Amino acid sequence: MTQNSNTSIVTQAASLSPASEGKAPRTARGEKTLRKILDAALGEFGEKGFGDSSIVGITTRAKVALGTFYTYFDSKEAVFAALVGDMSKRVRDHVAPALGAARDGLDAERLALEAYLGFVAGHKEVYRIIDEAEFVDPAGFRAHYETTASRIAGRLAAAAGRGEIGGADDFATEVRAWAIMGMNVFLGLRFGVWGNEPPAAVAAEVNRLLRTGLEV
Amino acid sequence: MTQNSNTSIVTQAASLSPASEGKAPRTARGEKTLRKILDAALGEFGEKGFGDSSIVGITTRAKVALGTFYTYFDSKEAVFAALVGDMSKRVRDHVAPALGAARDGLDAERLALEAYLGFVAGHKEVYRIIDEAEFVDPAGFRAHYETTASRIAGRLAAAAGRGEIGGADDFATEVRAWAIMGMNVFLGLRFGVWGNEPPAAVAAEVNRLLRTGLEV
DNA sequence: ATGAAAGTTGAACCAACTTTCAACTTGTGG
DNA sequence: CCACAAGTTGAAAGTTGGTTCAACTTTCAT
Repeated sequence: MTQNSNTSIVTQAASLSPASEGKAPRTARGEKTLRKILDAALGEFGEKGFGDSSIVGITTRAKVALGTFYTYFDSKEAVFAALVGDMSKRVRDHVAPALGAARDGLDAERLALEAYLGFVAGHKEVYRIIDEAEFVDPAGFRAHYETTASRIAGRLAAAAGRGEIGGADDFATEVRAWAIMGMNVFLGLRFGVWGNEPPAAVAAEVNRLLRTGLEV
Repeated sequence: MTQNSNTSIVTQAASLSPASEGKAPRTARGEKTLRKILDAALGEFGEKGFGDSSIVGITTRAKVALGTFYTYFDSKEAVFAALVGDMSKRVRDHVAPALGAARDGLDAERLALEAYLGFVAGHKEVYRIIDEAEFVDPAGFRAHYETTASRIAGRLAAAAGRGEIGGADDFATEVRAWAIMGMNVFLGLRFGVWGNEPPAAVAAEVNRLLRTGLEV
């Protein structure tokens, strides 16, 4: 409702410090308050989900007055959107460094899944935020997954270029990327959020599937 | 809130006509009204999502009075839960028959994905209902995916028994099943809901991956 | 035909939130 | 040290939408 899908470049730049349009803090004090609100919002949304969360709930957790919220955000969905962008970035920032140790393209996928599973185990709120974004912030939701799929597709293309995996046209590569991403997300839910099986064991099993398939 | 995860057999039986506990219609007239409400609710939730949907919205679509809603359901989340069960069943009922033509275990997975993609293309509301169930009806959400994963695991075990695919212990089988399910769900979102690529092409590509993997 | 059970109606009630705003406090540059 | 911008406050207004209920209508078994 209070969303703005236009204003591309400006919004993009402003979202580096995640607050609503023209509401960025201008002093150190403001910066600190914004962080408190953002952290509180993550806690609130993570525990109750978007629907059962309230702005009073957020400001109470943040120990600031109700009105202060509106100094930094236009609405409930605006904080949520800011959080989606933030979590999306955090996941990437946690997975990316792990890829350095990869022996080859498929090993990178194993390490990516392993790192991802470790991350969600320690941050179960990711699912509450990113999954719920499908309804609260569709644009952010889509951006997150399209970005992620592109990264995977890029890695697959590189591996194909090195002759490690079978080549594929753009369509096949995109199918493979979305398949891998879907696997990862669901395995994260099952073995990271609901269960706590060792990431390495899950990732190893998946990697066998990815390398040689199931056929005998 | 008004959920009942106990009362197993009774609830199970009652949910054949999906209405809240002790609110099943007793005449043909009531049956018809319940159907109208259910259909209207699917339309409303499918278009607006749970949060932006209202009971007035549902009853208006159904062309019944506001109060009539409460003859059949205890609350907004109760209709939603009923819808989750219904959609879950519809998906299974659409996919199951397609498996009959399978030449082997992995061919069954290909046909399952193909049928699933076809279904979601024609019923894009499935994602709005089942995905949002993660927040509105967590028990229903979990039940849906655990049931689906079990079915896939069962097929894999059977295929392994016939020596078509490599054997695996329970853990590996569950990992494989959740991996396949996750792939399917995300491919459905990307190529069934957001795009409309031919199901057969997507399913064929995935099947190559499943059979022989990506390694050259 | 009739009366009791089932179903229908919508105005009214109410709880819960979001959002606004004018007064007040804090911090800082000149 | 002071003036002004930035930030904070919370009461109150305003809105929305879920839920209740007592009166009314329809159905159908006897």
